Amino acid sequence: MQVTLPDGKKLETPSGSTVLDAVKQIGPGLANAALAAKVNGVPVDLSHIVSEDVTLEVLTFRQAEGREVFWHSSTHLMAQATQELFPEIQLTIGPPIEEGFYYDFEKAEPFTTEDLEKIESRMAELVKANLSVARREVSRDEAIALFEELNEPYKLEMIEELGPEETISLYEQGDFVDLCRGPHLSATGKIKSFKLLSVAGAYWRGDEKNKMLQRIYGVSYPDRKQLKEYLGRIEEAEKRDHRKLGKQLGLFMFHPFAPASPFFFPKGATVYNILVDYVRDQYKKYGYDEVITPLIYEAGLWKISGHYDHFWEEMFTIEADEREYAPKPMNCPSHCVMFDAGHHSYRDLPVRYADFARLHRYERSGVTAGLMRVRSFCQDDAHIFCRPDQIQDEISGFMDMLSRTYTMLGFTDVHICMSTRPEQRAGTDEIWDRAEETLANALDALEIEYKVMPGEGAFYGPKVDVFVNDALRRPWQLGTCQLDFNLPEQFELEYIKEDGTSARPAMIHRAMLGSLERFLGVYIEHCAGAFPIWLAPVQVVVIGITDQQTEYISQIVARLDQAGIRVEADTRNEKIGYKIREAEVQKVPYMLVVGAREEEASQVAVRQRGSGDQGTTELDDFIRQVEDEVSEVLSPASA
RNA sequence: GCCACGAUAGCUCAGCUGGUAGAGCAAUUCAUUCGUAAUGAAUAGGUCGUCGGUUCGAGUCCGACUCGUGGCUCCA
Repeated sequence: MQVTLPDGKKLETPSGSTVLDAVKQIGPGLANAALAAKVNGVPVDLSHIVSEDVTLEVLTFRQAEGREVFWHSSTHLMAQATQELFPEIQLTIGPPIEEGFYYDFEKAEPFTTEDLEKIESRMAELVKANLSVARREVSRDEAIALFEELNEPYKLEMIEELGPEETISLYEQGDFVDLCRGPHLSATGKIKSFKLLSVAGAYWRGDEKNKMLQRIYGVSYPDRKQLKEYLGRIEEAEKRDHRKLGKQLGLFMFHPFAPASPFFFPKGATVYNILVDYVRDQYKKYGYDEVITPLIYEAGLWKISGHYDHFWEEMFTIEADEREYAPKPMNCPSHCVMFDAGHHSYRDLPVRYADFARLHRYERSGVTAGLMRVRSFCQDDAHIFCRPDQIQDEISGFMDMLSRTYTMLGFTDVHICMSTRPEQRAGTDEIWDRAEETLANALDALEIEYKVMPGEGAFYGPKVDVFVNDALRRPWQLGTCQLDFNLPEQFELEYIKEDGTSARPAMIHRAMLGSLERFLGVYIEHCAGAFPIWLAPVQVVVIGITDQQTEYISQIVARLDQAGIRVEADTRNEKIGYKIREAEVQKVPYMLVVGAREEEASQVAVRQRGSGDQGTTELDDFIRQVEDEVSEVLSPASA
């Protein structure tokens, strides 16, 4: 038989030989590294028998699919060890994840740290025993009988959900048997290095109405070195934690009197305001108009907008004058009220209302996280009211602003999702059909790649969300663009058409950075607290060598200040090394070191963050250099 | 909200099986006037998250609460 490899090379193999036999023909090194393979594009075990001419792709730990197999087998190994130690538990699911694996067990008592250690050592024994892993295909009745006998109700539930056309396969290693599609490693001995990381409660099928299961997370690698590398990566990522850096750099704090609501210190507020200034600048270019709106509204508004029916549980509420009020969780109703206050000709559209109002959402305790998910925040929010024929231009205008900005910020790992109608929603299916189709068309026209997330849309409309990862590679939604035909309907918004009749405008909710709080959290982790010069709360610190330079330093500070550079002086009675260290730790982009020599020559010695002494220069030249660096980022020549 | 874990000086943390709290850094004062990532000494600083219980005695054990951290469909 003929086996075709990805590079087009062809092998001749005797009939009845396995995938592994074929891989051995390619080379012993590859045969050793092989974890599984793809035959005609379908992932299979190495023991899979080849009975016709096929294409073959070997999967090792280098391929994502190879790692999946490795981690999937690792979680089986963990399940086997766990079941041996705790025979009373029941198996549910155990998939590989982006980095590692987990398994959910039903168990009355949660696992303890000691339990994890026991499971780890049992796993090590099973690795040493090098049990071979065997696939067995069975009939539905056989599978049901087996898992009934084993008392595995979750497995029975899963078998019942499998379609009649699907092959039911079991994987066995020693006394352990699990329902699994596979493929798997050929033996437990390949899992050389692993670590169980944490235990967590997790609901069956992720639904909190279901029973809570006990989840164990772990990682594993073919060798010890890669595990060490992984643990090192996690440690590095923890150093970038925005909560840690926020404290170290004096940017923000939290207090139990305002749970999950950040307080920004002057340095944090400086960064925050520079971001707002940047967005305002973009608004000038892209034709937005800023408005200022109330924070607290009577319940009547929320009844019209639909928040009362769909969102009330997640809002803070206030009783006053024997009436119900709530601080706003979103700006859209405010803007609808403003749009509705006057007549609009088709000529006036689009109307683009931008608003930096503070928003409040009652996020359930347990879901808040640093700056990433807070109860008090503001967005670079705006609502566009436009004619149906303007929708596509408006969306592409926004996406243009967004992609330029993200490029400027250095976000490279960005992914985009389109979320469609949720179960709980306002508006008719007709309206939703139209909104989803228009949004998809706009994205397709821009040739933007995106993933569809069914059921994840806002209650008033479908949305496109832009995600960026934090230091631990967890994705967070920043930008968003939501098309909405519902709120204009609810608020009965109108504009006058050319022919004098009235029509309903479409509404686009959009935010580029999203919540500024969350954006800052992600961005701090992105730059590890070392803000680029345009955003640094302190751009320059002037450091004196002795107190003889204090007078000269105050002249320097005055000139930098005049040039609009954010500057601080450090004239404390400390050694130069100490003051430099502090400025480096605070991640100030530039230090100007000034001693008797510089004062004599009316110069400054420039030190750059991270790269050390840059030599002496005239102050005016330095000021020009900083100004150039800032404008280079904010208005790149290519734009 | 649910599961697990945590909370000790401004910060980072130590404090074994219950016997009345400790370090480094920061702060303050003094000395030092120094050339590119930590000068030295002295001083001051804590209702051990809050409330309650067990005990002769609680930072330590138990319970409740508050706040925080990780997790709660990347589907056999």
